[in-house]
Amino acid sequence: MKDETWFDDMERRIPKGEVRTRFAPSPTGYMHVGNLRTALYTYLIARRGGGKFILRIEDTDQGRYVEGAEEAIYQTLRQCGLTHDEGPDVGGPVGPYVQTERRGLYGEYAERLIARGHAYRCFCEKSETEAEEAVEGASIRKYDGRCSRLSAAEIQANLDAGKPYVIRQKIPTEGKTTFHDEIFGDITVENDSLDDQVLIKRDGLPTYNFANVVDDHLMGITHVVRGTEYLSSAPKYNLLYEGFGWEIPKYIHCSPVMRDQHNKMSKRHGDPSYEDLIAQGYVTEAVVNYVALLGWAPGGEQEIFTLAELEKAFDIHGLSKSPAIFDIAKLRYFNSAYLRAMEPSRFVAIAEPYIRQTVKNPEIDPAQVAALLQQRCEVLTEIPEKVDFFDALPDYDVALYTNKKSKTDAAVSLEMLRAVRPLLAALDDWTDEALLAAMVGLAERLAVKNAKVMWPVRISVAGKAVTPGGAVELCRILGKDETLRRMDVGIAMLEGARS
RNA sequence: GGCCCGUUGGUCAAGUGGUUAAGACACCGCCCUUUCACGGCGGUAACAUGGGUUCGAGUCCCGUACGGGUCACCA
Repeated sequence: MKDETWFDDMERRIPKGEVRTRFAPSPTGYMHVGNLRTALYTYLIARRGGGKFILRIEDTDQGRYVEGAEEAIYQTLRQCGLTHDEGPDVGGPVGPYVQTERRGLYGEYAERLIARGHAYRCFCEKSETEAEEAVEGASIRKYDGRCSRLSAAEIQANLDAGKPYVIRQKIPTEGKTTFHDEIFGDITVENDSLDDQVLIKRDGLPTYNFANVVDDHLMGITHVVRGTEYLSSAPKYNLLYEGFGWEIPKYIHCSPVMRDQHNKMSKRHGDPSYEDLIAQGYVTEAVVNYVALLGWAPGGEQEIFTLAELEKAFDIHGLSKSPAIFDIAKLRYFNSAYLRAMEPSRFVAIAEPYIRQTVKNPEIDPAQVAALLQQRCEVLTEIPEKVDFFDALPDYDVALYTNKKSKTDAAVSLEMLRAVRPLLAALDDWTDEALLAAMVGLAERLAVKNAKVMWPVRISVAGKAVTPGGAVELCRILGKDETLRRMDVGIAMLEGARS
């Protein structure tokens, strides 16, 4: 039988005992955060076990195929560092890795199941299959299994008449089925509650339920990782494995990522995909790190993990049974932590485009601005408005010169600016050290707190209360001419305010 | 509605019969500081609920409530 050769062949190609996991998305849209997390966990289980991570494209629903979705999957996986060992693009010993390219296979396996008495042809029209029954507003449908009782002669007659059919799984009408999940433990259901699900559709393509089982087996998958939406189908998969006489893999059903208490993250609600998050100024490492912790708890207190560290630390026992709500505030925290810890040169490289969005002046060195920003930036997209004043002094209110903490007001500010301006004008050396010495020296001579001179200087050169650096750094970056010019503007403003 | 699963602070969560019920984010306060931030210190805040079992229950059992999933020729 074809199966034996396939299986023997596969066994020869796959090392005994190798951990093999698969991420099996359908190309129906973008990669949402829940998908990414499933891919991550699947990848980590493979790496942790020293095994193989496989990518399989499940495109048996021709109607839902979305152009470009496949490319988005590759790109997201690549950017996140979740490199697959086998897949449509890299090949492997048990390909092809796209289900529509395997279409010839499924029919044969379905036939085999029929021969073993675990499936049957169903010639019913779509509409007849739904024995609808209203139960207090809700409807329950279950196929009545009438075609499973067809005689051989009736089946042959239908076949001869060229009647189209689907192939259904034959579920025992009595007894119970128990399956084991690594997170949820043993779950038992009455077989009677299970529907004779369709295995092969009228178009000849397999349903997810069937293709999944066949492919997982043929590809030697040892750990099946998927969302809890498949938990209630798991008994049917078990029956399928048993029908074939195949070994049942380990099941790991992951709870969903929620947008709030009641809803899963979804494109419909405008929840961000991986790409959206990147566009919103988050860095990949932070997203991956945060997502890993959404529904999984590492043993110790450590929270910041690189992918390589996750590969060592990941353990399915830390996976949570209940849904986790996506918290953008915590992602922000991770992002700021990653930005701060980043190699300065890399930060400059990724921050520069954002700086240049508002700072067009070629005199301003983006590297110097970035150096200031690195320790006080949560997401990259907040950079443009933080640094816009470097380009042009904004209109600002004289009230900014008033600061209760350093007991500075407009009058004090005017006095300080008038005193400090000539000192700065006399500087040959426009460095932090020289600038600081000039300002602190003045404060000392006047016997006032440093803040009394720093505050007005900073306000006058920036024109805003919150700036990414102190007076010294801002003056340095702006350059001598521009600094003095801005101080003059400030002095004029303060003089005007007094009269 | 049936079936399955879940429920520790606002959020992520540790906890596997005996703990003052961790930690992180967020929030608040103080310190540091030329602003903001960073950093440091401190604080508010939780075992859904009712019954059992037990010397003892967040941990085990049952009910209730609430929430999620599923009930497609979608995946």
